[in-house]
Amino acid sequence: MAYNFTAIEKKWQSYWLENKTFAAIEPAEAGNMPKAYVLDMFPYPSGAGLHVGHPEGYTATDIYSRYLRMKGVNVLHPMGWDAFGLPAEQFAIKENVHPNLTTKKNIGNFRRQIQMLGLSYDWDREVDTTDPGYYRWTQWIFLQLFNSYFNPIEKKAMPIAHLLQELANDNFVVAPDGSIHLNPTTEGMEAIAGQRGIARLWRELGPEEQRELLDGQRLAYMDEIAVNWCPGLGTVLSNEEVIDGKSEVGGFAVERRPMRQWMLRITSYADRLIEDLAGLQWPESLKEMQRNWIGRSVGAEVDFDLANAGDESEAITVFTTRPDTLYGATYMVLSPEHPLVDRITTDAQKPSVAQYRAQIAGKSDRERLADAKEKTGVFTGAFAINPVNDEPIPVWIADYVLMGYGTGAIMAVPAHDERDFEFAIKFQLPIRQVVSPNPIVKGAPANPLTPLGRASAEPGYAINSPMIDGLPTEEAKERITAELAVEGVANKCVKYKLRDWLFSRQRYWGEPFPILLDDNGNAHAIDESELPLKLPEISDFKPTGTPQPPLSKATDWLNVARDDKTFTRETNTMPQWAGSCWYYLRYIDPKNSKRFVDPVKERYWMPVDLYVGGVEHAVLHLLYARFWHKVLFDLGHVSTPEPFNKLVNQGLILGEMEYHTAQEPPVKVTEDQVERKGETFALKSDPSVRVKAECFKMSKSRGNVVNPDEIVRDYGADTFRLYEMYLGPLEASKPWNTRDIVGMMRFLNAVWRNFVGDEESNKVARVEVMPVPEGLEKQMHRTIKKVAEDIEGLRFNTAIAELIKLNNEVTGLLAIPRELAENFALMLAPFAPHIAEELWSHLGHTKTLARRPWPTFDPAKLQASTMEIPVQVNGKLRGRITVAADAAEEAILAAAGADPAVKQWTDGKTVRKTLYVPQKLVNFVVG
RNA sequence: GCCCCCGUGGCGGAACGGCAGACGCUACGGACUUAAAAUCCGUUGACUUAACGGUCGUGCGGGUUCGAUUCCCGCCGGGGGCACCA
Repeated sequence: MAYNFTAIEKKWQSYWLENKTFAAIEPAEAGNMPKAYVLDMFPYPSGAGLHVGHPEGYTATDIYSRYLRMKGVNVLHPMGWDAFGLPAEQFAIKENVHPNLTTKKNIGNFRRQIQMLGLSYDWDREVDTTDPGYYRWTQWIFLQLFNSYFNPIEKKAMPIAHLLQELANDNFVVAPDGSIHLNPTTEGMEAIAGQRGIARLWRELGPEEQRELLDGQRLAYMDEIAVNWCPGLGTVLSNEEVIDGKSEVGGFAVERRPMRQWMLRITSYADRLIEDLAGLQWPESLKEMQRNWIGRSVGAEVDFDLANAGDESEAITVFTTRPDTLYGATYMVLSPEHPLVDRITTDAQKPSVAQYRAQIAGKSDRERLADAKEKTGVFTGAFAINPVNDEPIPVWIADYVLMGYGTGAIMAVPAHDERDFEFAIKFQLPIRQVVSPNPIVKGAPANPLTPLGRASAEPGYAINSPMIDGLPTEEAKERITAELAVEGVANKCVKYKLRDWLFSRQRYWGEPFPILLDDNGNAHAIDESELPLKLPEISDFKPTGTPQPPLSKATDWLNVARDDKTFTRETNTMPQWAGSCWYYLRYIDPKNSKRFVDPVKERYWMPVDLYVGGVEHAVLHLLYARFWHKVLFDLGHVSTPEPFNKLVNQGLILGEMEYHTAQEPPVKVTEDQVERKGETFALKSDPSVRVKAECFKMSKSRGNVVNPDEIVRDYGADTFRLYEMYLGPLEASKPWNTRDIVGMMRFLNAVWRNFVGDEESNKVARVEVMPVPEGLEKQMHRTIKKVAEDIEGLRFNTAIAELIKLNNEVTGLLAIPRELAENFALMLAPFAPHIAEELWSHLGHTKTLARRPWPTFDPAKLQASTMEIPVQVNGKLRGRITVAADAAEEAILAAAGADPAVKQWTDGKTVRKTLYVPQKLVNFVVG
């Protein structure tokens, strides 16, 4: 071992901690230093410890942060723990230890592992989402949500008190569906009428209606909805946590059941969450995932009156993105859960409808999707009137229509919708083509009806549609919607796939809601001064096996008397995402006991300039956090509409490449038993046996997990950091290969020998004050330029290659110019900080290099006195010439033409064209 | 099915439309060593040639260009996301 990395790394890690080397400078003291907020996605401190995937992102942001500090930037680079959550609770139940204890222990282990990597965090800013001093503010933000509503005119969150005032002043009116609207003056009340009645003023409502209206407008509200209930885990789960009808954790059965749960009104922000993506420097694919998740579609709601309704005219409202195909609607489908089903089903159809609904009821959404191969459904016996041609069409129910999207009812256009087509074929319903791919010529006969063929869902030109014949799809949509709107049977509208966020869990290990429930189950916020509402220390935190959360067993915590009334505390807890929705704000001011973040500090540091983390949070954490941030922004608590300006997803580090034979059953073989045979691999011993090479995700069950502790013990943190960064581009997924680590180990050993010496042979490197020789000087300036550019572009693999190259050039020199040695140590520092600090101190410096200025390069020095120019003939390389760096174009062309290797290819031919790309190449086109 | 990304040596990967394979690993040869490890030096895309050299080569087929790994069109293969969303 040429250098003792264990001792060196320990020494500098202690130095950095003791001297608080990486403390961010508070805004008041920062003067006019530029700032950078460089953030990692904080980990969930699991019992398994750090995975090699964690250090990849952490090292990347660390290199970037260390570089920026050397460029004179005030850097905020913090780390913390997302420590509430199911795994800690599961473990606690299994081992019968309190989750508080296991969490503390796991955090300790994670902190140790992260510190052993020499990451330059400001440890005075560490946050822990399970600390009451932290979750006090998570609860406070929840209260902001609870005490706010979404103002539909301003399109932003505002205090609920403001709504009350607007209502009291008659500025808003209330539609029958409970939505609020700008007062259109008394005559216009009909315009915002719904199916039952017209809009009303606040004072026309009774006290209970008033309370319901207010509670129904809050951004955090309670609602009775069908949820994924998992008896085995004793909690509801989000759709993402359920796979094939079973819980992702533990594989317990999950059932649908209606429960009253806390919801957050994220759907109000759907438009802004889409619009504001445009200004963010995020991967395009990730923006696309968020857009898909929100799923905005523009279309129209159209009312279909029921035939034979006779007395009360009742209508079925459908949502469609293709109102231009109304003439092709030959039947309708309601979701089996649609409230109208009971009322419209004829007596004759009641048994089959009831049977079908029973069959559907037990299935989760996911099961319904899984069974989607074959269309199912039953006829209700009812008919509706197509408003464009007054044709009666049959009304069916089918599970391919979901109650949760649109209006839970569709008009079926089998000619132009694949699902409707399949359904129509199965139940022999008519199919009518109403869109043609080609414009129709005036006077030409109309296209015949298609018998049983499906046309296309693609836009085209309307046919068989008197109101809009010949119009291209976009125009046809506009026209028909406008015409029907005049008759009051259609209106343009926008729908989203995004659902409101189910925000409560029946778990112990989460933030308690700062909410009291009265005898009627209505929610009342506790006062801010009572925060934090601490999680009670109970000994029995196991799930109850019923929807009763474990906290309901905390009897002396549960009941509260206020103003002569008794209340019960909300016993659900918040989901794991709550704490991670705002942690980046707490880092800015982690010890503030008066506010969640000081506004002056917030304005200085926000937004986050670089956020690095895994793509698995694309539509969960990153969407939730943006939502909370926008609410806080609307309420004036933060200064930016978006939290994370630039975001990068680090790629997955896969397990080592595995080879196995292509036969059944596959037999594992090692790399050296294999050789390439044409396009594929084969066994060396038996070339007829084909071999497949694959890499897999690291997993315990596959046994290919790499433990960072062992790598650091065997090779050192600097080598580990270099290795992970050298693996390939940050964003790419790439396989781990322990064999390759020695390359980085050799590099650092060579650096040590070159700049310090070889302790075993008592050779001391001679670092002398002397001019840098010309060739070396050019490489040095090149390296300074390239490494800086590469760090700024997060291309660490090529930056390291350039450092290796410079070190290779130094190898074998009898004496090393001091200027080069110092520059090298500074440039190496972001990547391999421990050895760099050690080199720096060997060069006679007594303090850390963490804030020494980054070396500057001289563009003039990038040029040596001569340069080599490749010469092509007809685009093929035929020779090279060496010319003076300042040679004129004519001289270069003359030299190129005279080069013997080139002459061979041009002699006897006419040079038709001569191209010279300055400093780059010469190309003669001959013919 | 729809959307996005990617195909370069034995491996990981480099290359503003301008010398394909930087840099690292592996393998091979050599030096040092009693020996091994470590270290150092050299070779390492394929075919061809005694050699100088030549030909081919960035998944496949075409196009644009003096010149294409890079830009365009069409396939094939791999990965990821969404998926009865009306």
